[in-house]
Amino acid sequence: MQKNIQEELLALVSRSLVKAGLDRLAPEEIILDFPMALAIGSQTMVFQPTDNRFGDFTTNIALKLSKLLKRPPREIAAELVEFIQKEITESELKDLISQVKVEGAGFVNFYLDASYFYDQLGKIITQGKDALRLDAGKGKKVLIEFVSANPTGSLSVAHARQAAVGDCLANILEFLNFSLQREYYLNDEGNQINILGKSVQLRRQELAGEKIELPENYYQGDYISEIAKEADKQKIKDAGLGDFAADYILRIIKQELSDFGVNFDCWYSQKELAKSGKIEESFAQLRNKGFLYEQDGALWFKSTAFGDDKDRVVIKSDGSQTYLAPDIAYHRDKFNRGFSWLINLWGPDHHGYINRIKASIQALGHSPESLSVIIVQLATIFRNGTPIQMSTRRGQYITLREVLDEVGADAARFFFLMRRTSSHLDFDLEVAKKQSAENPVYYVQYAHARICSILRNADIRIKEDMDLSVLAEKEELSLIKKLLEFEAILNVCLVTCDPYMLTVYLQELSESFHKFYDLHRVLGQGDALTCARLELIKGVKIVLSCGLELLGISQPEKM
RNA sequence: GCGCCUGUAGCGCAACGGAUAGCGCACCAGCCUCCGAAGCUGGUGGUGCAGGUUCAAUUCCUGCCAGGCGCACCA
Repeated sequence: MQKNIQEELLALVSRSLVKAGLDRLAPEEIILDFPMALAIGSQTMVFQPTDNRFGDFTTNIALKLSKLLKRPPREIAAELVEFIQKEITESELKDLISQVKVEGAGFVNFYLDASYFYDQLGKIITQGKDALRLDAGKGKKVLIEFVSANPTGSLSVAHARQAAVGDCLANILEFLNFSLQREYYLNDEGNQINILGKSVQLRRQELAGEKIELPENYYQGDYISEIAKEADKQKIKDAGLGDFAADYILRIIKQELSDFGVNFDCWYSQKELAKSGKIEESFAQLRNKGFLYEQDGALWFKSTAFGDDKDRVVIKSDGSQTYLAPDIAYHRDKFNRGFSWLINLWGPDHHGYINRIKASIQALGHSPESLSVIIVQLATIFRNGTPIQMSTRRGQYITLREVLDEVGADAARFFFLMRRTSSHLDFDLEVAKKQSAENPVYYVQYAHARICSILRNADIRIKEDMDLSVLAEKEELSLIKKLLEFEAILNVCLVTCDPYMLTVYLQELSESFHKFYDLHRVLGQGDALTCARLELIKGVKIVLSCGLELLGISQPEKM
């Protein structure tokens, strides 16, 4: 809703520039033809100022034109503003805009009429969450693949962060009307599974009383012995131990994810992929296009044709495949299943992998933009300010399970999401457990619970003809304006492929509500005002609850 | 050596290239006979260094310094 008015203002400013004769001297890229005028370089021309003392929208075009026209920006702005005012009186924005002023260094600031905000609030209250939806996706088919950890042990906190980010991003995209599928690529055969099987075999021999020596690259954790016991009970043969252990661990992983609130639509098996012949099909296709060649007894993919540093081996000189081989086939298959946008969440150790996989999809005829790879940086777990050292190999690492047991799914999800995905994250278990202001999860949930409490205590009936315009206090208006930012925030999440901005927004919205609450009573203010304030906090509840739901966090009515 | 991420207040973090750089913790001083004090108000305190682009740089570019991670015919 805000976006529309922003676009209308942009068009209006563009028309005014033309009429003022100020457009001709501008360079090609800022000729103010509407779609082009959206941005100069990467900058938006009409935007919301950070401080609403400078209006609800502002344009910096006079500053931009200053040099080209060799005139002071305020002078240009003053000239322009006359044309803008004339345009406004002739447009549909007439009743929405109360003032247009030149301020500061030469900004032209637009002040919206309060009736606009009351109307928008009214829409949220009557339509609920539907008023917050934007049809950004238009049903586009998206496949988001994340976690995809090898089934060789419990999920670590690195996987946990990926799970939180991936699931939340998926929620947001679904809300924005993308047709989306969540997928987990299951590495259920190959080297790691063989090693897993051998690790279990050795532990079984140990249980039988033999003396064993566990090689360094074998899985060491206690859970291996547990699996060995179980395998013994079920009389599994040595050759089947790898698959048995992988199945056993996969069940644990599924349970961990489900307890974390993350559910996948599809578990894509590498074993099945290998059996299907799709790897050979993708080789054939690459070979036809001239992107495969043999050298030193190995088969190479010519990834340098698409900007990779060096070509990559797909079949080793010993005849076995590298990991890249099934992965090329896997991504080809994603497109073949009808998805037009692929999102992959990978750990930072995979970032060197982006170029070669993008090369492969290009070699197979897809645009590199149709794959978005999001690198999810690691999280360091702290306890009382001290980092906990981890070693995956020795099976000494903090697991998702431990974090869940200790701080719960709500706090864990929020903490994993509250920093930019591309940034390292410090996660202090003790802070996440605290039920205090230090803990932002409770700050947001508390705002929700507080609203519910007021609504429970309210004993008056909302009248049909109630009038929101009695909400004229500063805190009331800024709370309404905050509510209306929600859509723009979801749009930011979409563009950045990062849900973290939503956590920041919900904290700001909660702050705005707590400030309002502290200064103004809702109940017992006379029918007109109390009704309007009840409607206002209902609006806040709708947005808070929608935001928390997208994060995958509960919305408690009492706490 | 190459690549990715990060340097903002004592600590953890915000700020589409915009107007007086915000918030939490900690520290100091206040606010509940009144809808939930898990809250609110005030105070102290800051952009790693050097250039460049711009009317405007925490933001973009280059170099340097510091920290984290990754660089296989492993997966």
